[in-house]
Formats: sequence, C-alpha cells, structure tokens
Amino acid sequence: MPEQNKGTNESDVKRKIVDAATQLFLNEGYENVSMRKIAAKVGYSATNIYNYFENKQEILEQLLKDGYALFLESLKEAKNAHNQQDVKQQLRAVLMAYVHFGITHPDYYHLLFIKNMEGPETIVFAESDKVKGFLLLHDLSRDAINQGFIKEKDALLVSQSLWAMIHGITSLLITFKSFPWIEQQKLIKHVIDSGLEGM
Amino acid sequence: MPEQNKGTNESDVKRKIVDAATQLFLNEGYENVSMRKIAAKVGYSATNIYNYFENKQEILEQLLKDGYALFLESLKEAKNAHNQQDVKQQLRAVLMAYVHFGITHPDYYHLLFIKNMEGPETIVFAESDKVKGFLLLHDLSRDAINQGFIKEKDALLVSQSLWAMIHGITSLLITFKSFPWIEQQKLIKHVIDSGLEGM
Amino acid sequence: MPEQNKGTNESDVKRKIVDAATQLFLNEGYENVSMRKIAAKVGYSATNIYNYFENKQEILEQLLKDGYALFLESLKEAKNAHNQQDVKQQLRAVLMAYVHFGITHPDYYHLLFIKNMEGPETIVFAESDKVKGFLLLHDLSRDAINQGFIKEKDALLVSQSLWAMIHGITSLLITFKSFPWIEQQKLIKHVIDSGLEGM
Amino acid sequence: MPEQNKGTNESDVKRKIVDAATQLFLNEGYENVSMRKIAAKVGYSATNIYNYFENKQEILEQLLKDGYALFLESLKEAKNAHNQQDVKQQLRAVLMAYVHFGITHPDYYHLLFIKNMEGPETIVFAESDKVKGFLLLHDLSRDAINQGFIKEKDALLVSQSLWAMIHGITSLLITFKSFPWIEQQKLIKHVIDSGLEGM
DNA sequence: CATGAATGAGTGTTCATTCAT
DNA sequence: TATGAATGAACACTCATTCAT
Repeated sequence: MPEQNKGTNESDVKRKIVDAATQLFLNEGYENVSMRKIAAKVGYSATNIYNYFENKQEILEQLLKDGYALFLESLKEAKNAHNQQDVKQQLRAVLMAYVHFGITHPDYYHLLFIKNMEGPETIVFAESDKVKGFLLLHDLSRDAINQGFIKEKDALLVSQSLWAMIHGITSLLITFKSFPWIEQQKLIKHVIDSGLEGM
Repeated sequence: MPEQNKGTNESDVKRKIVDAATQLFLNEGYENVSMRKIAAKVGYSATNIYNYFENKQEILEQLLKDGYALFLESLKEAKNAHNQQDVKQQLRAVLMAYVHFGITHPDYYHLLFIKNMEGPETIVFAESDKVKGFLLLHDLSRDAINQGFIKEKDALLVSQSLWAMIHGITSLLITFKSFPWIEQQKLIKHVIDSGLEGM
Repeated sequence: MPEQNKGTNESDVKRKIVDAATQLFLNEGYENVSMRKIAAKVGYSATNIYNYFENKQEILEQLLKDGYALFLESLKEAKNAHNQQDVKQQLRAVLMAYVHFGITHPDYYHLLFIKNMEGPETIVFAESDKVKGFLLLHDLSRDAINQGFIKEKDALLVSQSLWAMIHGITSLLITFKSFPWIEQQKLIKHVIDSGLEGM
Repeated sequence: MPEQNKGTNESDVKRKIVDAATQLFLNEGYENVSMRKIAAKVGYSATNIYNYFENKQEILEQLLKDGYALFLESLKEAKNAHNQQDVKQQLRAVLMAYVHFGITHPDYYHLLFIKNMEGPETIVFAESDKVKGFLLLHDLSRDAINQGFIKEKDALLVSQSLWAMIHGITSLLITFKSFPWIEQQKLIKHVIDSGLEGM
C-alpha cells in the first residue's frame, strides 16, 4: 500500500501550505505574512508548519521553484507545439506564451519577475529554470537571425530586447489592473508584432 | 523668539521626515521601515511623528507625489529640449527620458511603477502627474501618427505599446541588477528604435 | 523641582527592575528568566522594560556592575576600618569581609564569582571593580610580605592562594547550604587563619 | 531476529543518550539543551527519547551518578597509591587528586560541585558517592590528627577547611579561565602546602 | 511642539509533550 | 521500539499607538 492512500500525505500538506502562502505573499507582501496566517489558512497550528518547512524562507523557496518550473514548462510547450523548422512561428509562440503565463498566473509572475523574491541562496536552486527560460528565448532568437527573419545580428541584443518588451506588457497589465487598457489581446499582439518587425 | 519662527516650522519638519523616510523606504523596503526608525533618523521621538503624519501611509503619499512630479518634469524637459515641429525627435527623447528617469532614480521608479504603492485614496491627488506623463506620451504618439512617422493609426494602441516597451527595459534593468546585460545604452536604444520602427 | 520628587523617576524604575531580575536570575537561572517574568514581578508590561533597558543582557550588565561596586566597597571599608600601619589586621579584615560579602549577598556572589555571568563585552565595564578588588588583596599581600608577616616572597602566589581559600569557603557555604557544616564563623576563621599561618 | 537481541538493547540506547547529553550539557549549558537536540545527536526522533527517560532531569541524574563515581574512584586511587601507613603522603595525594579531577574533568566538576545540579530526589541516589568522597577526606584528616601531623584536633573543622581550600583553587581555575593565573601547578601546590602547614 | 511611559498585539521560532500508528 | 503529526505555551523582541505632561 503506497503512501498515496493515506488521505493526507506529506507532499499534499506541503502543497497546501505553499498554495496558501502564495496567495498571502502576493496579497499582503512576504514580510506582512506571518506563519500564523499561513497556518490559519491551511487549518493547522502555526508550529506544525515547522514539521514541513524549516522556516518561512523555505516556503518561499519552494514556491519559487514551483513557479519557475511551471514557467519553463509553459515556454517549452509553446515551442514544441510548432514545427521545429518553423522558427518564426516558434518564436512568436514562445513570446505569446510568456505573456500568457503572466496573465494566467499573475501571482507567480509577480513574485518571480516583478518582486523578484530571491534570497542569495535561493538563486542556486531556483534560478536554474529561470535561466533556462531565457536561454530558450535566446536560442530561438539566434535561429531567427540565422534564418534571416531578424536583421539585427547580435542574438543577445535581440533576446534581451524581446524580453524587455514582453516583460513590459506583462508586468504593466498585472501591476496596473485598473488602467484603461485597450483590448488586451490586441495590445499584446501589437507589442510582439511590432517588436519583431522592428528588429 | 527667533527659533520658533525660523528653524522649526511645520513644513521644514515634514520635509525632513519625508526625506528620511524616502531613504529608508528605498534601502530597506517600505514594509521593513517602522515609524520609530524614521523618527530615529530625523532625531525626533517616535511619538512626535504623529504630530505631522497620521501614519506611514501618509508619509508615503507625500513621497509619491514628489516622485510623480519629478517624473513628469523629466519627460517635459526632454520634450521641450527639441523643436516643437520635430515630433520624431521629441518622441524619441521622451522615451529615452522615461528610461533615464528610471535608471537614475531606481528608488522612485520602483515605488511608482514597479511596486505601484498606492492606496485607493492616493490616486486622487497623486495619479494626476502620472496620468499627465502618460498623456504626454499619448499626445506625441498621435502627432507622430498624424505626421506619418508611425503607420499604425490607433494612438492608444501605439502609446500603450510604447509604454510597455520602455517600462519593460527600465524595470528589468532595475529589478535584475545582476543579470548579465549587454551594454546598457545600446540595449535601451535598441528597444526604443526597434519599437518605433516596427510600428 | 528636581526630578527626585516625581514619585517614580527613571532610576527608581531601573532599580526595581534590576532588583527583581537579580532574584529571578539567581533562583531560576539567567536563561530561564523571561522578560515577562521580570515585568510581572515589577508590575509592568513586558514591553515597557524595553523603555529602560535595551535587552535582557543589559539588565544583567547593570546587575553585575552594581554587584562589583558593592563588593569593592565592602573590601575597602574593611581595610579602612583599621590603622593603615597595621597591615596584618587589614589583611585579615579584608579576607573576612570578602567571605562576609558572599554570605550576606549570596545572590550577588553567586552571579559574580560562581556563575561568573559575563558576556565578552560585559567585562569592559564590570571587570574593572572586580579587578580592583583583587588588586586590593594583592597590594595588601605585598605589604604583608614586606613587613615580614608572610614568609613566601611571591606576592602573586600569595594573593591568588588567599583568593582561592576565601573563595572556596564562601562558595561552598553558598552552594551546599544543606551540608552539615560545623559552626560557620568558626570554619571561616579557621580557613583564613590557617591559610595565613601556613604562608 | 538478531538485531533485536544485540544492537539495540535498552541500556545501550540509554548510554548513548546520556553520552550525547553529557557533551551537550557541557558545551552549551544544561538549560540550553533541549530534548530534541539530544535526540538529534543520537540520531533518534525527539519523541523516542521519552521511551527511555521521563525528562531532561532524569538524564542529568544518570550523568551525575556517573560523575560522582568517577570522582570517588579518583580519590581512592590516589589514596591507595601510597603506603597505608604514610598518612601524610596519602592526605596530600588525595588533595592533589581532588584538584586534578577538577582540572582534567572541568565539565563534570562544574556540574557536580559548582553548579551543583541536583534535584531534591537526586540526592538519595547520587549523593552517596559524593559523601563517600568527603568521608574519605575526613577519615584521612582524623588519621593525620592522630598521628600528629596536624595540630588542630577537630577533624570536621580540618576536613571542611581542607575541602574549602581545594574547592577554592579548583573552581577558580575552572571558572575564570582567562584570569592571569601564575603557573598552575605551583599555585595548586602552594594552596595545599600552606593549608596543611597552617593547621 | 515634543517627550517618555506604557501597553496589547504581533513576529519567527523553539520547546516539551501527546497521540495514533 | 520508534516515528511523524500536531499542538499550546513560551521566548526575546518590535510595532503602532495612546496618554499625560
């Protein structure tokens, strides 16, 4: 009988804790969230949290790790949804997927890319998938350059500029929710299209 | 009574408090700054701060107001530094000035546009200058469309897209200071140039 | 109107706190005494203690400082109670006073000389009077040697040996209160007399 | 079931626990050691310790018992190392052995004779060997008096005074490690010699 | 205007301990 | 025998805030 059947195994509880913490961290800010608040949200005593995580920081780290993994997965999926040869489509899809990730997981995006919550030691574990995400974008940029879809020859310049553009639209939409934006999809598309076009 | 009339009038003290708070907010983060820390920095007792500001939020509001004013001033200056007829140059200059403001005042930019620290009631007073800043960009976009430098006809679409791009590069550079960016000015220029080009 | 008249001026409160802490530290051990317990004993809220002392350690430091001062004063008094020329009497009186200090202030003696509660930084302030106490003993030992009452010529050897003896009887009487000691004064006297005699 | 019979019987585990606790008590102080820390050191879960010891106090009692036994053994050895007739040598040897025990086991000496960690109920079991130690000293004192090496006739007075002297030097050396002591052996010898001489 | 005294709530975290397994 | 889950009490300390002066 594997431990799956128990009803509340360790990973379940850990996930519940991280989920609760994610919402709280975003709504109230990491420093304004207490272990007691997290515990209350999951229905445990505050001290019991320490049976699953060493401290508050460790909850955050798990959260970031999960977020980066989900983020990278989203980009990969978008890339693989198109023919390997069709770099143009792939690049566009990845850029769209990036923004889409932010729009559909504003909590994660905020903590990962806007608040950039990383203690020095977090980087080691978590940055990995973040960097992989950027590398994926970078490699596609180089391919696009090689295939002539982009005139600019410096792949780093291209990929960093593209990142700036998609991060810009994503973070603005998340941060200024009540701003009178024009129709969202149209705006996103225009940023990406004119960005690609102009290079 | 010379002292009373000169050295310690109310606005002087309020300014001293805001100045101290500004530094602390930026160095340690808004949530990690307590009234007592601010008080200690200005050399007053903690309780005395309450004679000038109701609470931390009120200090922040003053700070934001100042920041937005400085922000708007920067954009205006850039615009006025060029011939009124040369919309192309003006638009480019304003975009550059936006990023420049962020780079040279990362503290303000962070609070104004990244953290977006605004209580509901702040908007009434403070948003004014922020909105004026965006309108300035919007008007120039419209002029540029009218003069044919930009093909896209929807001025809102253009201005919001441009904002996304410049906010993107500005906030990334501020937030991910240790990322291996290519040469900063080159990157900024490329984002703006290809953005304008693509529209 | 000097601040004396107020009823509860600052020094009064500080003393009350230190007094309460002294008893608690001794009875329950420094680490088992909480700020709450101290506060409860003086009738204040726990947090108010922090208006008078930076932290728990600082209370202890004040306590040690007071204790060492009282200790030194006791030795000096004993010395000055006898003719300056009569070194023999002075030395004996000081040795007796040392033990007497321990017997009448077992709490202080325990914290100062048995538990030896000194953080690294405490020493700077507090050790001063402790050292002066030992120097007083040392100087008298040298005088006694010079006047021929003690045959051993090494004053350091003499003073440290004497200290060992009086500390021995003092600390034993304090630490093992329920041991079947013979009559206390007789024992103390015998230790001191045979110690002096044997040198 | 070989494992059950050999590797993990109760006394083995108990000893492992006491050993771990001993080190911790001495390094970090009794009050700063928690059951979980002890458990961590032996590699068991915290709760499991409760299967072997009711609480921390019970662990301490075992430790004290061991310490007293070792102490008594040291004194006996010293006594038996000399001719039974040579009381003078025996007494001196025992006094030296006492100090030597303290110097070489400062951890034990501290818990047994300085901190005197004994709950009321411990005495019944543990004091036994401590008392035997004192009796050994007492008997030798009486013998010395009978043989004329010591003039004072009250054996209790003599033995308690001697104990005071050797406890004094031992505890001072342990407690004030950083005091500028003169050469240790010379000091110890002088305390014992002049003590014996003076009686 | 400015202060010190005072407090209750809250912080992250540790602890001893119980309970079901 | 041994464990992990869970808890309530406690810790030193910080905080915003009130009050009398």
